[in-house]
Amino acid sequence: MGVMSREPQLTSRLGYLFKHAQQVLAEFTTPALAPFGLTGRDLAVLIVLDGLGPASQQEAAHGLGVDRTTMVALLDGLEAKGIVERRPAEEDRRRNVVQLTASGRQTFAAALAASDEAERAFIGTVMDEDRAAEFKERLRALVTQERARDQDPAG
Amino acid sequence: MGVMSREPQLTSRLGYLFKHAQQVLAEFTTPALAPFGLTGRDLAVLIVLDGLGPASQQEAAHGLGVDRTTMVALLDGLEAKGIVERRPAEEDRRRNVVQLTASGRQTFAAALAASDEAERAFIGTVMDEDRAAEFKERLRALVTQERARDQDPAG
DNA sequence: TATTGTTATACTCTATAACTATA
DNA sequence: TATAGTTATAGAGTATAACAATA
Repeated sequence: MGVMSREPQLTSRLGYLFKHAQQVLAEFTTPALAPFGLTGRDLAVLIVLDGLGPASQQEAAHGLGVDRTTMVALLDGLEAKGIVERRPAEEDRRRNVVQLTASGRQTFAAALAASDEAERAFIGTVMDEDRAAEFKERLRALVTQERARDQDPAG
Repeated sequence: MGVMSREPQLTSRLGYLFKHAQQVLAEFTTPALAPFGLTGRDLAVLIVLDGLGPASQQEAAHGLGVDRTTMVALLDGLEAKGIVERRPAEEDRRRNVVQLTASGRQTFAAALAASDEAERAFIGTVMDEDRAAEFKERLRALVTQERARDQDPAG
Protein backbone atom coordinates (compact mmCIF):
# COMPACT_ATOMS: atom_id res chain seq x y z
CA MET A 1 0.00 0.00 0.00
CA GLY A 2 1.18 3.57 -0.72
CA VAL A 3 1.70 6.31 1.80
CA MET A 4 -0.95 8.81 0.63
CA SER A 5 -2.63 10.94 3.27
CA ARG A 6 -1.29 9.17 6.31
CA GLU A 7 -1.88 11.10 9.54
CA PRO A 8 0.91 13.68 9.97
CA GLN A 9 1.17 13.10 13.73
CA LEU A 10 1.81 9.46 12.99
CA THR A 11 4.32 9.96 10.21
CA SER A 12 6.61 12.05 12.39
CA ARG A 13 7.07 9.37 15.05
CA LEU A 14 10.28 7.37 15.20
CA GLY A 15 8.56 3.98 15.16
CA TYR A 16 6.70 4.86 11.99
CA LEU A 17 9.81 6.31 10.37
CA PHE A 18 12.03 3.28 11.08
CA LYS A 19 9.38 0.85 9.85
CA HIS A 20 8.80 2.72 6.63
CA ALA A 21 12.49 3.41 6.07
CA GLN A 22 12.90 -0.37 6.04
CA GLN A 23 10.06 -0.75 3.57
CA VAL A 24 11.31 1.94 1.20
CA LEU A 25 14.85 0.58 1.37
CA ALA A 26 13.46 -2.86 0.47
CA GLU A 27 11.87 -1.33 -2.61
CA PHE A 28 15.42 -0.60 -3.77
CA THR A 29 17.24 -3.72 -2.61
CA THR A 30 14.63 -6.39 -3.41
CA PRO A 31 14.66 -5.82 -7.19
CA ALA A 32 18.45 -5.40 -7.08
CA LEU A 33 18.81 -8.87 -5.55
CA ALA A 34 16.09 -10.59 -7.58
CA PRO A 35 18.32 -11.35 -10.60
CA PHE A 36 20.50 -13.43 -8.28
CA GLY A 37 17.53 -15.34 -6.89
CA LEU A 38 18.26 -13.92 -3.44
CA THR A 39 16.24 -12.06 -0.84
CA GLY A 40 17.62 -9.54 1.61
CA ARG A 41 17.39 -12.25 4.26
CA ASP A 42 19.44 -14.61 2.06
CA LEU A 43 22.09 -11.94 1.61
CA ALA A 44 22.26 -11.41 5.37
CA VAL A 45 22.88 -15.14 5.85
CA LEU A 46 25.65 -15.03 3.24
CA ILE A 47 27.27 -11.99 4.87
CA VAL A 48 27.33 -13.91 8.14
CA LEU A 49 28.74 -17.05 6.54
CA ASP A 50 31.34 -15.04 4.66
CA GLY A 51 32.39 -13.36 7.88
CA LEU A 52 32.58 -16.60 9.83
CA GLY A 53 34.16 -18.88 7.27
CA PRO A 54 33.22 -22.57 7.62
CA ALA A 55 30.83 -22.70 10.58
CA SER A 56 28.12 -24.81 12.15
CA GLN A 57 24.48 -23.97 11.58
CA GLN A 58 24.28 -22.99 15.23
CA GLU A 59 27.12 -20.49 14.80
CA ALA A 60 25.51 -19.14 11.64
CA ALA A 61 22.19 -18.75 13.47
CA HIS A 62 23.88 -16.90 16.30
CA GLY A 63 25.72 -14.64 13.87
CA LEU A 64 22.44 -13.73 12.19
CA GLY A 65 20.59 -13.41 15.49
CA VAL A 66 17.92 -16.07 14.86
CA ASP A 67 17.07 -19.42 16.37
CA ARG A 68 18.84 -22.49 14.98
CA THR A 69 15.45 -23.84 13.82
CA THR A 70 15.03 -20.73 11.68
CA MET A 71 18.42 -21.22 10.07
CA VAL A 72 17.42 -24.66 8.75
CA ALA A 73 14.97 -23.37 6.12
CA LEU A 74 17.24 -20.46 5.17
CA LEU A 75 20.08 -22.88 4.44
CA ASP A 76 17.72 -25.31 2.69
CA GLY A 77 16.94 -22.59 0.17
CA LEU A 78 20.55 -21.49 -0.32
CA GLU A 79 21.70 -25.08 -0.63
CA ALA A 80 19.02 -25.86 -3.23
CA LYS A 81 20.37 -22.93 -5.26
CA GLY A 82 23.90 -24.32 -5.00
CA ILE A 83 25.14 -21.24 -3.12
CA VAL A 84 26.08 -22.98 0.13
CA GLU A 85 26.93 -26.55 0.99
CA ARG A 86 26.51 -28.56 4.19
CA ARG A 87 28.53 -31.57 5.24
CA PRO A 88 28.86 -33.36 8.59
CA ALA A 89 31.85 -32.12 10.58
CA GLU A 90 34.49 -34.82 10.79
CA GLU A 91 35.43 -34.20 14.41
CA ASP A 92 31.80 -33.99 15.64
CA ARG A 93 29.25 -35.54 13.36
CA ARG A 94 26.33 -33.85 15.11
CA ARG A 95 27.43 -30.61 13.46
CA ASN A 96 27.13 -29.50 9.87
CA VAL A 97 29.95 -27.49 8.37
CA VAL A 98 28.29 -24.81 6.28
CA GLN A 99 30.17 -22.81 3.69
CA LEU A 100 29.73 -21.00 0.41
CA THR A 101 30.42 -22.98 -2.74
CA ALA A 102 32.83 -21.61 -5.34
CA SER A 103 29.97 -20.37 -7.53
CA GLY A 104 28.17 -19.23 -4.39
CA ARG A 105 31.07 -16.92 -3.60
CA GLN A 106 30.79 -15.35 -7.05
CA THR A 107 27.02 -14.92 -6.72
CA PHE A 108 27.49 -13.47 -3.25
CA ALA A 109 30.07 -10.93 -4.40
CA ALA A 110 27.88 -9.75 -7.27
CA ALA A 111 24.72 -9.66 -5.13
CA LEU A 112 26.51 -7.74 -2.38
CA ALA A 113 27.72 -5.16 -4.90
CA ALA A 114 24.19 -4.83 -6.30
CA SER A 115 22.77 -4.39 -2.81
CA ASP A 116 25.39 -1.78 -1.95
CA GLU A 117 24.50 0.14 -5.07
CA ALA A 118 20.80 -0.08 -4.18
CA GLU A 119 21.57 1.35 -0.72
CA ARG A 120 23.47 4.20 -2.33
CA ALA A 121 20.55 4.88 -4.68
CA PHE A 122 18.17 4.87 -1.70
CA ILE A 123 20.21 7.42 0.21
CA GLY A 124 21.98 9.26 -2.61
CA THR A 125 19.13 11.39 -3.90
CA VAL A 126 18.25 12.48 -0.38
CA MET A 127 21.61 13.62 1.02
CA ASP A 128 25.25 13.98 0.09
CA GLU A 129 27.90 11.45 1.06
CA ASP A 130 29.12 13.26 4.16
CA ARG A 131 25.63 13.56 5.54
CA ALA A 132 24.88 9.95 4.65
CA ALA A 133 27.95 8.84 6.62
CA GLU A 134 26.89 11.05 9.52
CA PHE A 135 23.37 9.65 9.36
CA LYS A 136 24.56 6.07 9.33
CA GLU A 137 26.88 6.71 12.28
CA ARG A 138 24.04 8.16 14.32
CA LEU A 139 21.82 5.23 13.37
CA ARG A 140 24.54 2.80 14.45
CA ALA A 141 24.91 4.67 17.72
CA LEU A 142 21.15 4.47 18.36
CA VAL A 143 21.15 0.71 17.81
CA THR A 144 24.05 0.19 20.21
CA GLN A 145 22.89 3.02 22.48
CA GLU A 146 26.41 4.44 22.44
CA ARG A 147 27.17 8.10 22.06
CA ALA A 148 27.55 9.03 18.38
CA ARG A 149 31.09 9.99 17.35
CA ASP A 150 30.28 12.52 14.63
CA GLN A 151 32.85 14.61 12.80
CA ASP A 152 35.69 12.36 13.82
CA PRO A 153 38.21 12.88 11.01
CA ALA A 154 40.06 9.71 11.98
CA GLY A 155 36.85 7.66 11.57
CA MET B 1 17.90 -12.24 21.90
CA GLY B 2 20.79 -9.83 22.52
CA VAL B 3 23.15 -8.39 19.97
CA MET B 4 26.40 -9.96 21.15
CA SER B 5 29.03 -10.77 18.54
CA ARG B 6 26.92 -10.22 15.46
CA GLU B 7 28.95 -10.15 12.25
CA PRO B 8 30.36 -6.62 11.77
CA GLN B 9 29.75 -6.63 8.01
CA LEU B 10 26.09 -7.30 8.73
CA THR B 11 25.67 -4.75 11.48
CA SER B 12 26.82 -1.89 9.25
CA ARG B 13 24.14 -2.46 6.61
CA LEU B 14 21.13 -0.16 6.44
CA GLY B 15 18.58 -2.98 6.50
CA TYR B 16 20.08 -4.38 9.67
CA LEU B 17 20.32 -0.94 11.27
CA PHE B 18 16.71 0.04 10.55
CA LYS B 19 15.38 -3.28 11.81
CA HIS B 20 17.35 -3.14 15.03
CA ALA B 21 16.68 0.57 15.56
CA GLN B 22 13.01 -0.41 15.62
CA GLN B 23 13.68 -3.18 18.10
CA VAL B 24 15.77 -1.05 20.45
CA LEU B 25 13.24 1.77 20.27
CA ALA B 26 10.53 -0.75 21.20
CA GLU B 27 12.56 -1.69 24.27
CA PHE B 28 11.98 1.90 25.43
CA THR B 29 8.41 2.48 24.29
CA THR B 30 6.85 -0.92 25.12
CA PRO B 31 7.43 -0.68 28.90
CA ALA B 32 6.46 3.00 28.80
CA LEU B 33 3.08 2.10 27.30
CA ALA B 34 2.46 -1.05 29.32
CA PRO B 35 1.00 0.75 32.37
CA PHE B 36 -1.74 2.06 30.08
CA GLY B 37 -2.48 -1.40 28.69
CA LEU B 38 -1.45 -0.22 25.23
CA THR B 39 0.98 -1.43 22.60
CA GLY B 40 2.82 0.76 20.11
CA ARG B 41 0.34 -0.43 17.50
CA ASP B 42 -2.56 0.66 19.72
CA LEU B 43 -1.01 4.08 20.17
CA ALA B 44 -0.62 4.42 16.40
CA VAL B 45 -4.33 3.68 15.96
CA LEU B 46 -5.19 6.30 18.58
CA ILE B 47 -2.95 8.89 16.94
CA VAL B 48 -4.80 8.29 13.68
CA LEU B 49 -8.22 8.49 15.33
CA ASP B 50 -7.23 11.62 17.20
CA GLY B 51 -6.08 13.21 13.97
CA LEU B 52 -9.21 12.24 12.06
CA GLY B 53 -11.87 12.90 14.65
CA PRO B 54 -15.00 10.72 14.35
CA ALA B 55 -14.30 8.45 11.37
CA SER B 56 -15.33 5.17 9.81
CA GLN B 57 -13.25 2.04 10.35
CA GLN B 58 -12.31 2.23 6.69
CA GLU B 59 -10.97 5.77 7.11
CA ALA B 60 -9.08 4.74 10.23
CA ALA B 61 -7.57 1.76 8.37
CA HIS B 62 -6.48 4.03 5.53
CA GLY B 63 -4.98 6.53 7.95
CA LEU B 64 -2.95 3.80 9.59
CA GLY B 65 -2.04 2.18 6.28
CA VAL B 66 -3.56 -1.25 6.91
CA ASP B 67 -6.42 -3.25 5.44
CA ARG B 68 -9.89 -2.69 6.89
CA THR B 69 -9.91 -6.33 8.03
CA THR B 70 -6.82 -5.64 10.13
CA MET B 71 -8.47 -2.65 11.77
CA VAL B 72 -11.32 -4.81 13.15
CA ALA B 73 -9.21 -6.63 15.74
CA LEU B 74 -7.28 -3.48 16.67
CA LEU B 75 -10.54 -1.69 17.46
CA ASP B 76 -11.96 -4.77 19.22
CA GLY B 77 -9.09 -4.51 21.70
CA LEU B 78 -9.36 -0.77 22.20
CA GLU B 79 -13.13 -0.96 22.56
CA ALA B 80 -12.87 -3.76 25.16
CA LYS B 81 -10.59 -1.46 27.16
CA GLY B 82 -13.14 1.36 26.94
CA ILE B 83 -10.74 3.62 25.03
CA VAL B 84 -12.74 3.88 21.81
CA GLU B 85 -16.40 3.38 21.01
CA ARG B 86 -18.15 2.29 17.82
CA ARG B 87 -21.70 3.11 16.83
CA PRO B 88 -23.52 2.79 13.52
CA ALA B 89 -23.47 6.02 11.52
CA GLU B 90 -26.98 7.51 11.42
CA GLU B 91 -26.82 8.60 7.79
CA ASP B 92 -25.36 5.27 6.53
CA ARG B 93 -25.83 2.34 8.85
CA ARG B 94 -23.24 0.23 7.05
CA ARG B 95 -20.56 2.42 8.60
CA ASN B 96 -19.33 2.56 12.16
CA VAL B 97 -18.45 5.89 13.65
CA VAL B 98 -15.31 5.30 15.69
CA GLN B 99 -14.08 7.77 18.27
CA LEU B 100 -12.18 8.01 21.53
CA THR B 101 -14.23 7.94 24.71
CA ALA B 102 -13.78 10.67 27.31
CA SER B 103 -11.59 8.45 29.47
CA GLY B 104 -9.91 7.17 26.30
CA ARG B 105 -8.79 10.70 25.49
CA GLN B 106 -7.18 10.98 28.92
CA THR B 107 -5.46 7.61 28.57
CA PHE B 108 -4.32 8.58 25.08
CA ALA B 109 -2.84 11.90 26.22
CA ALA B 110 -0.94 10.25 29.05
CA ALA B 111 0.25 7.35 26.89
CA LEU B 112 1.37 9.70 24.14
CA ALA B 113 3.37 11.75 26.62
CA ALA B 114 4.95 8.57 28.02
CA SER B 115 5.83 7.40 24.51
CA ASP B 116 7.32 10.78 23.63
CA GLU B 117 9.47 10.63 26.74
CA ALA B 118 10.56 7.10 25.83
CA GLU B 119 11.59 8.32 22.37
CA ARG B 120 13.60 11.11 23.94
CA ALA B 121 15.30 8.64 26.28
CA PHE B 122 16.10 6.40 23.30
CA ILE B 123 17.74 9.21 21.37
CA GLY B 124 18.85 11.54 24.18
CA THR B 125 21.86 9.65 25.46
CA VAL B 126 23.16 9.19 21.92
CA MET B 127 23.04 12.73 20.50
CA ASP B 128 22.09 16.28 21.44
CA GLU B 129 18.77 17.82 20.47
CA ASP B 130 20.02 19.60 17.35
CA ARG B 131 21.52 16.42 15.98
CA ALA B 132 18.41 14.47 16.90
CA ALA B 133 16.28 16.92 14.92
CA GLU B 134 18.70 16.70 12.01
CA PHE B 135 18.65 12.91 12.19
CA LYS B 136 14.87 12.77 12.24
CA GLU B 137 14.64 15.15 9.29
CA ARG B 138 16.99 12.98 7.24
CA LEU B 139 15.05 9.88 8.21
CA ARG B 140 11.81 11.56 7.13
CA ALA B 141 13.43 12.53 3.84
CA LEU B 142 14.57 8.95 3.23
CA VAL B 143 11.05 7.62 3.81
CA THR B 144 9.53 10.13 1.39
CA GLN B 145 12.59 10.03 -0.90
CA GLU B 146 12.67 13.83 -0.87
CA ARG B 147 15.81 15.85 -0.50
CA ALA B 148 16.56 16.55 3.16
CA ARG B 149 16.21 20.20 4.17
CA ASP B 150 18.88 20.36 6.88
CA GLN B 151 19.90 23.52 8.67
CA ASP B 152 16.85 25.40 7.44
CA PRO B 153 16.31 28.00 10.20
CA ALA B 154 12.72 28.58 9.04
CA GLY B 155 11.84 24.93 9.53
C1' DT C 1 22.72 -36.50 29.99
C1' DA C 2 23.82 -32.80 26.73
C1' DT C 3 24.11 -30.97 22.01
C1' DT C 4 23.12 -30.40 16.76
C1' DG C 5 20.14 -30.51 13.27
C1' DT C 6 15.42 -31.41 12.16
C1' DT C 7 10.41 -31.59 12.32
C1' DA C 8 5.91 -30.49 14.26
C1' DT C 9 3.44 -27.12 16.10
C1' DA C 10 1.94 -22.64 17.45
C1' DC C 11 1.83 -17.71 17.57
C1' DT C 12 1.88 -13.02 15.46
C1' DC C 13 0.85 -10.11 11.84
C1' DT C 14 -1.11 -9.30 7.82
C1' DA C 15 -3.75 -9.93 3.56
C1' DT C 16 -7.51 -12.03 0.25
C1' DA C 17 -12.04 -14.07 -0.28
C1' DA C 18 -16.47 -14.77 1.21
C1' DC C 19 -20.47 -13.51 4.12
C1' DT C 20 -24.05 -9.96 6.23
C1' DA C 21 -26.37 -5.91 6.33
C1' DT C 22 -27.17 -2.10 4.32
C1' DA C 23 -27.36 1.21 0.39
C1' DT D 1 -24.72 -4.10 -7.75
C1' DA D 2 -21.68 -1.83 -4.61
C1' DT D 3 -19.90 -0.80 0.03
C1' DA D 4 -18.70 -1.28 5.35
C1' DG D 5 -17.82 -4.32 8.70
C1' DT D 6 -16.97 -9.03 9.86
C1' DT D 7 -15.30 -13.79 9.66
C1' DA D 8 -12.67 -17.62 7.71
C1' DT D 9 -8.61 -18.73 5.85
C1' DA D 10 -3.94 -18.53 4.34
C1' DG D 11 0.80 -17.00 4.03
C1' DA D 12 5.24 -15.18 5.93
C1' DG D 13 8.19 -15.20 9.68
C1' DT D 14 9.46 -16.61 13.92
C1' DA D 15 9.79 -19.31 18.18
C1' DT D 16 9.22 -23.51 21.58
C1' DA D 17 8.92 -28.50 22.22
C1' DA D 18 9.96 -32.94 20.85
C1' DC D 19 12.74 -36.25 18.18
C1' DA D 20 16.91 -38.75 16.06
C1' DA D 21 21.75 -39.06 15.80
C1' DT D 22 25.82 -38.30 18.10
C1' DA D 23 28.79 -36.98 21.89
